Amino acid sequence: MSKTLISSPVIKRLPRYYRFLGELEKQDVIRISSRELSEKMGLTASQIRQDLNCFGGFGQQGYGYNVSTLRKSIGEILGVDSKNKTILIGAGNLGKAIARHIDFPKRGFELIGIFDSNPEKTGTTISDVNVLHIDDIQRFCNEHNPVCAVLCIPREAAEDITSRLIALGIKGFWNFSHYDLRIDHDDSIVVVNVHLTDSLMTLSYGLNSALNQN
Amino acid sequence: MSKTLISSPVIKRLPRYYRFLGELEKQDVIRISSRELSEKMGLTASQIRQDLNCFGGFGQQGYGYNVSTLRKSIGEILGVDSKNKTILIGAGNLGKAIARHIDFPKRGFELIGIFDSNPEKTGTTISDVNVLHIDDIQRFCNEHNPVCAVLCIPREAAEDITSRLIALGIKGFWNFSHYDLRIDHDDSIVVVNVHLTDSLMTLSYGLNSALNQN
DNA sequence: TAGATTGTTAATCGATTAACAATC
DNA sequence: TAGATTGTTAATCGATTAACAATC
Repeated sequence: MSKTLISSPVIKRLPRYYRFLGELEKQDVIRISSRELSEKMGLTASQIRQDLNCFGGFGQQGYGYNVSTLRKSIGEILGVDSKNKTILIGAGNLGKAIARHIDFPKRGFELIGIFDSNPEKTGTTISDVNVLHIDDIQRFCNEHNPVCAVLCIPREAAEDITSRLIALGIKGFWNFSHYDLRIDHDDSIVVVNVHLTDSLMTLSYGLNSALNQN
Repeated sequence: MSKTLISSPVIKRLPRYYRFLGELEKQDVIRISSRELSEKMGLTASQIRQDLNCFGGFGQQGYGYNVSTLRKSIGEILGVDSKNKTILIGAGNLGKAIARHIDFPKRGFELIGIFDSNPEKTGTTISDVNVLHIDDIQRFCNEHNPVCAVLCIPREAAEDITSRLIALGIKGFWNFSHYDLRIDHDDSIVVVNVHLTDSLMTLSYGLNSALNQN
């Protein structure tokens, strides 16, 4: 399968397109031009056309883009119809909230197990997913072959757990631990680091700049 | 106060520097050169020197950077010692987890109130912060003058709440709602959108690309 | 057809990297 | 001092924007 590599700024914008097109679809908008969409989204029409053309010609000259067709196409590109089997590690505050709050199936994931090192949590259920002890993870992975893991564990545990999970066949990591997961020299492993704390600190910077502006 | 505007890629890297320098400090590393740090962080020495020099000359020729001095300086730039009064709106799964999981004081924030529209939640406490009814927010803001708000509310509520909060003097928004908060034409308001779902979808894209690579 | 709007090439802008003189 | 490494300028690279011919 020869595909041109898409740049990361483009990929990061795709979910946003998907979201805005979903809104438009809800409002029964049938067609939209790159210019109209650019005004709604606060970017340039040029950029939208460039971005979309990375994946093919979704539009039609003189007409624009069909909202629901385009949304569907972007959804396919993002793989929202996949059912990537996913496990979540760490049933603390954040882990529980992610398990409950995120609509995994809608984004191409299927949450099939939650793991924690605290035996007291074992046996419970979080949004209908069983919480198992971390020691069961090898057996579980051999049996169910998950491809993706959500890491909601402390920094100290992250490095160790990650290498175990890679050995067990995990290919994708959604990392919330306060640790920079980096897998060099292996294109088959994909990592998205979230770093809520970093995000909060950029807000701190901006807020202090804004407050001290005058 | 004349300050050159720092570009957003630089600002987004600052918390990461801060984190790595913290690790080094823990390991009792006294000094580090831009080259050594670049290897640890997976970026170029040039970039590190460029980034740091946006804020002043923290290094010393022939020596490098003093780890703990540099960390402290970056912390000051990021405003980690501020005590920006902050409220959190929406005591659902995510709101509760954020309130419990994030160490606000360590990042320059002080969480002073949590608000929810559900009367059943009113009167409870989440990590020692009172949960109040959303109708109390005006009184509360007038009394305590918070400057920052964390939004953990559904998309439908976001737009309305935001404009109310702006009217009540909120200057910074950490937005977790599935809605793109954009404040145009007002530099005094700062927004950081988190969009966990978008993040998950970029993982979906990467994962599907990786899995279909061969 | 004429008008609108895309797809795509070319120009610009900004961010990253390289190079090196200054200096500890 | 000599060696190391910064601060900073210049070169490169990539991403965004502008322009316009193609075409619905």
